[in-house]
Amino acid sequence: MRVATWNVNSAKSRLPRLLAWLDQRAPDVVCLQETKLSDQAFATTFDSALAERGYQVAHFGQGRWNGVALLSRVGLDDVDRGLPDEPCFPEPGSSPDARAITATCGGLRVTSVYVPNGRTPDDPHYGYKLRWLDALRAMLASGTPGSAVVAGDMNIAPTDADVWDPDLFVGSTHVTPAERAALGELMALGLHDVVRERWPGHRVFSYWDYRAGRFHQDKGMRIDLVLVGADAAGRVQAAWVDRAARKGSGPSDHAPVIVDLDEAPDGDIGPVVPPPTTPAKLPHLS
DNA sequence: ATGTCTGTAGTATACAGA
Repeated sequence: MRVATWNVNSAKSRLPRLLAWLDQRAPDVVCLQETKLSDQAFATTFDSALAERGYQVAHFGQGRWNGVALLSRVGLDDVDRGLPDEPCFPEPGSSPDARAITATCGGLRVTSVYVPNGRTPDDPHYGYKLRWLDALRAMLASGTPGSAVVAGDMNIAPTDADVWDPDLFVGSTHVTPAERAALGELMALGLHDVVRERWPGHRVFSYWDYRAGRFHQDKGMRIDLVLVGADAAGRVQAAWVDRAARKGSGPSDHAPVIVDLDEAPDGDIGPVVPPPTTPAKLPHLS
């Protein structure tokens, strides 16, 4: 089963690339972020094209900003939009952003997340980001973290190895100790950062600013993560960033992250087997 | 270091967010 996540930076403007990518990579479950469409506009634009490709769809949008979706051809059940007790920005008086959608797909509880950016550490949005991450942690803790898959734009670089120039980012959002601690609280539920586990010590980025030729120079950040609980962690066969999807004309500023899982035994996830320490055949990066 | 892209408002070009 192939699981993928992609911050498309507007599903409407990414329409041709998104459909071509689905045909090329054939993911079974897709987490999308920053669709920037209302539910109705997403349905109008995508429902028939996705149905033709065998996908069930759940979208949670608000129009201009944010917007997340799940596509699945291995079942899409028990959809939850948003988080319990989700914080809002700005408080008071606003309603929750469209930043999380959860469903059961192929026996896993999959959440597509678009974590708040935070802007700068002294901006009120930064506190909102930390509260939002805590609400995500609380939702996962109240469920069954072993079956969880959390995939999306975390807007956090887990370590300095996940930033092209750590010195330049000191004091900036995405790398502060409080953000990394909040990510650590998620991981403490038993989640695995499967791309980093597959590529320890490698230069692996998922986001490159449009400006200043950053992609061409591979000056990026790894902020799009696939975090999986124990059930899926023992089934990981490949985990990589689809850097090719960032190339050419009209790309998103994020690349997809793709994770391949062995099939679960019939009706039973089975005993958890730790991932092999020697990578098997893996796609070539760069 | 802030060079780009996106959507919106509104009709040309500005603004905000990332």
